[in-house]
Amino acid sequence: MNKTYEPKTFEKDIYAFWQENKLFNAYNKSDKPSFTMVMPPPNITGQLHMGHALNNTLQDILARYKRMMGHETLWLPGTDHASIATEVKITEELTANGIDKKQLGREGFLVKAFEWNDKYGNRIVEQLQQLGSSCDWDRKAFTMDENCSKAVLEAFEILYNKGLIYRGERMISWCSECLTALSDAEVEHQENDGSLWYIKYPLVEDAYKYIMVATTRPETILGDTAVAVNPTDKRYKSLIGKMIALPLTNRQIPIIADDYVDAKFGTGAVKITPSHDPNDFEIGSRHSLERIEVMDNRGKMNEKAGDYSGLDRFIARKKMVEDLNSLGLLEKIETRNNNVGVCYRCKTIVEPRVSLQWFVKMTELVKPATEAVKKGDIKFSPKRFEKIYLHWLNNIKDWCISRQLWWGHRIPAYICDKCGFTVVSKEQITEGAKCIKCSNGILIQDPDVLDTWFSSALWPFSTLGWPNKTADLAKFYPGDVLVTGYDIIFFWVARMVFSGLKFMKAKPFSTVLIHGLVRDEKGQKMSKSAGNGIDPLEIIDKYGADAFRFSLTLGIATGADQRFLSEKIDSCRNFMNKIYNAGKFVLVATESLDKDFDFTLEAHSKHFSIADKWILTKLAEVQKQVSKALDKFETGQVASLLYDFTWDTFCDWYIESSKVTINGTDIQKANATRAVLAFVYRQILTLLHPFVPYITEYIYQEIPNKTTNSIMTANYNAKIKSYKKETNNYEAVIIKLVNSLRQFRANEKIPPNNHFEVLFYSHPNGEKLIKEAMPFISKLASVKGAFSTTSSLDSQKYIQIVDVFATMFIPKSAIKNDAEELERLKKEFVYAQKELILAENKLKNEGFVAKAPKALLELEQAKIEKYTALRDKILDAIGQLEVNK
RNA sequence: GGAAGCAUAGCUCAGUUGGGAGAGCGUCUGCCUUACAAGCAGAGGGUCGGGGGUUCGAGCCCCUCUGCUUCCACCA
Repeated sequence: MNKTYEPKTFEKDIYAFWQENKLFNAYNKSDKPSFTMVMPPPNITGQLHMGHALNNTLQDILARYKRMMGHETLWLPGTDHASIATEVKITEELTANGIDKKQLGREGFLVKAFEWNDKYGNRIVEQLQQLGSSCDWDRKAFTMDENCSKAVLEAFEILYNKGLIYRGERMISWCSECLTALSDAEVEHQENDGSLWYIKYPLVEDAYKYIMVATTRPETILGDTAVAVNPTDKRYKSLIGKMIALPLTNRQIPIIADDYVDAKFGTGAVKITPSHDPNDFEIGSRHSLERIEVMDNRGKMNEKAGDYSGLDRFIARKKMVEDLNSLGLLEKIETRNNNVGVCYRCKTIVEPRVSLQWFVKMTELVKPATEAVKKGDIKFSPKRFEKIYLHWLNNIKDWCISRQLWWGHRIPAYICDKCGFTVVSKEQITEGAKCIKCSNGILIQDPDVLDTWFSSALWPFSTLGWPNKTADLAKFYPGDVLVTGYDIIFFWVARMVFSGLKFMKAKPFSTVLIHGLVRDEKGQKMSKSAGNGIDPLEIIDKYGADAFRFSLTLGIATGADQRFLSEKIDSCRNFMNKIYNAGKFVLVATESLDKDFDFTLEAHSKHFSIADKWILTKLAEVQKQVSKALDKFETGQVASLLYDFTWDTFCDWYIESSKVTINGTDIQKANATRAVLAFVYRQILTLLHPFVPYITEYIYQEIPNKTTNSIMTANYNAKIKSYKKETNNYEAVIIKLVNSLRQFRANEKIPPNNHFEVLFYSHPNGEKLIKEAMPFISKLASVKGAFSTTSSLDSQKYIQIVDVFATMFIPKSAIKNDAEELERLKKEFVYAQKELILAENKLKNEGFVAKAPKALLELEQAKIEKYTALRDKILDAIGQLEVNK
């Protein structure tokens, strides 16, 4: 072991040691119960960010815990081809290198894309390894690898044959930057400062008469094919059926009646543009209106836009408003906030557009997916996220799965160029094959690829070999826990659930563990554009992976967002240092022992000290609490529990106590303490290991009582005998009296190197105990303890500290003056008096006495006795002091 | 327009079956006590956002108000 904690010097080696010993691998032939998690696959464009770090730290904690609890644990890692995100990045890179994507062509582009994956796809894997992730890397999957691709084709074919995938012309959201259709989930909504333009639409029969229309999107006027009013609206009843001379065009459009229109909103008259608005599309369908598309796929006005053709949609808007104004048709402009949809990748405002796309029919798939959660087959933690999930599924529309991209799984549909006959086949059909229907045309594969989330939806079983019936599937499916952020419940979780239920006839996992976001110090979301991101790799480099992991979990409530604070990572690094130094102490304390020293507790139990028995009991308690909380996935609570136990209970109390017997003359007692010290420390390392794997393994390799090759296979829940009586005694006598003496010392400003004398007097029954406790009290309070047979010591020479269990006499020579002592006693008196009154009042309360549990009543009764005695003793002491004055 | 979350010490946050509020950091005091100054010991600091209710008893359950945050949503 190094002299100081330097994580950099050992973390890499430790990780290599784990991998060499295949400690992360899962075996499908094992008869141990399985525990399975699939990693949310990071994008191949990705660099490790705080979200990944948190997500994978939580998974690693569970994986290591379950492994140590004897489960055959599979944590299956992988990467996602991230169709749209990657294509955007590669295109950017190409453009930067002066290469035109179109000229490169589809084949050439795909070559570049796979090159990208070779180059960057593993970058994030290495970063996850630095974090300490104990994944089965031999099973690493990639959404575009052979098997996942096979699964995608299989799934597509099955759904198509069941009529659950169809192709049709629908209104979809179009990104004019990425040049592809998007699903509803891929559209984000942003609040924008917008305007509402009031425009006069003149009637054909009388140009001086008009109907007023309000719109947030004037540029779509050119695509209007009607104006709609509510059929019951008296203002407009007589106009229904009449024609309007559509401004800026020479077209005439009808005034129609539709219930959709709210007479109370705006002017009560709505322009209808079926090609550029989802609602208008619906109305248009109902009324068989013509659909005129006035924009191209890049968001520019097209040839149908007359004078405006070629202009960007927002420039056209400005110009058209000007033109309307000069025609006298613009009534007014109101400013108002409106929500616009933007592409989740590039934040470009999406354009609603009618186009021919592939869809997954959702109604049938949604049912079992909602049932599974409602029945409790799948549980969210925290539970409140179930509502979000269910709400989304209840309101879901068909899922647009085709993307006008090249990087991804190409849709396995072949369409005849003459008759449009469509063949869907998971087997590749040679391009140019004759159409079997019309035998005139040839079959051409649909050029589109699938939504990247289509392959992610299959992840829990495609990674295990589906559609083949593999041993992995048999052993590890269904999985157990899925750990993910609340931001991808829709994209991913819901789709995995219905896919699993459809294709595997079984849920993909039984628990969805949701975590929050890691925000910056001010609570802002970290983002590239805001430039407030913190690089996890820099943190690992500076503090080590363990401190970093611990800071991400310590005290964090499940599902809650957290801020990343530098003070916190500091304190976690300090904690690592504490663990490290405690290890050094254990090594020094046990280095003199023979090589064949028996470290089992049984060999030494006869010689355990009161402190030994106390710490063993405390360890047993903590061990129980840890497992209980981890089974409920409460990692934040477990981390703080272990933090407190290690630092406060073990280091500050037990290690200091252990010095008494270890440095004592009784060799059997010393060795008993050494055995307990080594045992408890080893179990602390074991309990901490899932959280801070590196440091615990590193020290485990050094300690004299290790039982396994690696801490990863150490016994997490060792059997420990509890000693209730000694534990109570240690706390009631040693801790209590030491605290009193320390307070006294601090109040009297007596420096620690002044080991003043203290005489302890206890009632006869307590003599034995006080004698046993005295060496510990003396050590912990830095005093010279001695036993007194009498309670009547000269108050001229001694001041007394009274406690229920014992009275402590301190020679006055040790302190400065009586006045301060009097103050101290008076304070104590006030406190005792207060406690007494509280307890008395409680027992006077009839309701309390009648209904409170017995234990509480006894507790209050005991308090009264205790504080009455204490009060009297203090009063006595004060009296004596005042007499002396 | 729906829904959810948060409000607890100067700061950041824990507090899961309702039984006298905790941690870390910061502040103040004293210490280089032979594992650790990235440390040890001690101290100060909170009518748990406001109001009402249920209960013998509420930070925790119910109602209401205020402030902040987030998600969902096709009102021109």
